[in-house]
Amino acid sequence: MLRMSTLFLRTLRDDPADAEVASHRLLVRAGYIRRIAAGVYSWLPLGYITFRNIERIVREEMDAAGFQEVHFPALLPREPYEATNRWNEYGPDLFRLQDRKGGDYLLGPTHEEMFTLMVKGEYSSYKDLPLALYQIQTKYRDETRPRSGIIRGREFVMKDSYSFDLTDEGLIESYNKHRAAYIKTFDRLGLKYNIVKAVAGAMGGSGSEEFLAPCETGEDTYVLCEKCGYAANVEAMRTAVLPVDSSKVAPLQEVDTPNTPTIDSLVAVLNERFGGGYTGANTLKNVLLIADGEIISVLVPGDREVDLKRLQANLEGVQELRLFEDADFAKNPGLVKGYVGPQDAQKLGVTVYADPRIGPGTSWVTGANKKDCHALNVVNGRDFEVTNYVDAAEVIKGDACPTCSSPIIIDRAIEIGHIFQLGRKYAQALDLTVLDSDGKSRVVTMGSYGIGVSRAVAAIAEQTHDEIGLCWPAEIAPAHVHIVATGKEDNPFNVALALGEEIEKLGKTVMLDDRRDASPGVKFKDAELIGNPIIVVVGKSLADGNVEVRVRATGDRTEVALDVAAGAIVALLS
RNA sequence: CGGGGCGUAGCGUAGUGGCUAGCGCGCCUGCUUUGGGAGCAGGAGACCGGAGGUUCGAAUCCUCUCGCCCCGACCA
Repeated sequence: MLRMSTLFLRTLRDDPADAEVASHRLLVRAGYIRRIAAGVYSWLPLGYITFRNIERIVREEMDAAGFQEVHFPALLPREPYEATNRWNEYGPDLFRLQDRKGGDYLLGPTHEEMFTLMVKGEYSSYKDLPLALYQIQTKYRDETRPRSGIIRGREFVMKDSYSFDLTDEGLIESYNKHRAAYIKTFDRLGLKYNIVKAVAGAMGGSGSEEFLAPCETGEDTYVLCEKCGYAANVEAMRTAVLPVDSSKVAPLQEVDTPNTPTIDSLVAVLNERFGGGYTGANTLKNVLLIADGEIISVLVPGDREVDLKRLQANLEGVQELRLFEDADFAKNPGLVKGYVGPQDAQKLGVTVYADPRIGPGTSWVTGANKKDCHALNVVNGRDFEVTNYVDAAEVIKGDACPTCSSPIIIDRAIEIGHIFQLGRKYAQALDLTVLDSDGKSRVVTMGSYGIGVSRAVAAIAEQTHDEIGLCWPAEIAPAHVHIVATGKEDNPFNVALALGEEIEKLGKTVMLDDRRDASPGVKFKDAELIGNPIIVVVGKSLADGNVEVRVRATGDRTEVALDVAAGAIVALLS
């Protein structure tokens, strides 16, 4: 039983000045966590109990799925990360340190290498596969900007697992097993979430989905179709390419359009000149960028911006991407700022990428590659060629769902889990092979799967809190029942203690506010701030042989006879 | 890394050149109080983030530096 008279806890009446988001604010105020450095937090007793509850649920579900737990050091040598080139690739996000002899070490940001090497060290036959291992470990990433308290820290706890299979089909099976285990886990954690198509990103690999917990303070933006259930990270959202019949479009015509370097100014001139009807959506925006040193042009409708994040995520193999600058225009006189069109791209040495909205046969108004001059009726396939289609335009609420064409909604969320079909990248780099039944050596294919355990504390807090405090699901809360004893006589305190013991015998955990010096108001405020699901008040109503039972989430209050209270409270929890 | 903001007691803050750095919460002692962050009285707690400088005099002005928060860039 957690007794508040001795519990190491000090709640704060005021919000901490350095906390903005609700989870951070409340976790600090309620005495769960304290900041140590930017993105680095300590867990106080209440916080650590909550953290361990989440960890326990994650572990139980991993074990139930048949995955085996191992544990690596957080402190790792350089060599394995050198072999996969991540010592370099990870860049400044990697916490690096040296030992007294000058040897390079790192604090593990993720452990693909170590798992791969561990399996390599023990197994060498196809008969040993499939295999899935996991660990729950503190990870370190020197984020450029840690933020939102515990949501994005530089030190955090993650459950990461890895599957090892001989075949691609086996990988898909392992992936689906993890997916199912994740669904069970997040359901038990009481999180609302969407499973969303993701881009594989720097990890490489093919299939990838994110588990996103919707909440305002989330850092990830995703789209959701409420009709058919399609969900995708904005970066991964696909746009359907619709072929258009362009045979009746008039031939390309160049027109003088002085002082129209922007879409708005162009539209105004067009409407003035041709009697209205033009909008930004009729124009073609040519955004010039430098991708790994080469000039590329990205075509989007004039009424949309290029979403650089989305573009980068969908441009395969491009490491460095930046916008064209004035200096670049100066070096390329054929490209006229404000009047660029795709018509002469090949001649000008520009590779043309187009958002799928710029489909074959579509007709546009765009720059004529001459100052103060635009071109009408510029048709894709007739007047210019697109090298590659790439989803690059910003996604806007109401855009058509790629599967059912209904309008999509856009929402923000915290990424709480990510599952990946990694493939053979790491196994290849570290030479993890097994002998197949035909005696030939084959490279193993891997999946990697993560759950942010410490982040889940914040995500649950974000989704469940209200104006007065935290409000945990029963399995997560520091205690199932929070008993408040009030009054100055001994009796309520003795009754509260006995009731607590009775509830514990029935298998539920109890926090008891047995502080003699705190006023009732303080105890009620603290109980509400701390957020255990059931609050029981032992005090005034004891005169009628009752205690008061409150449900934290709804505020419901009922008087219950003391002799049946324990049973009634336990029943409320199931 | 760019932009913005902020460092004064455990927490929240006032104090823009001049007495002993002020207040609220919290903490300690005593008395009273006990169903919604109690009252009275007394008390402890601050090298004003750090270094250097200007000045008769610096929390306050200047320079440098360290740290923190927010937006963006970045990020399995």
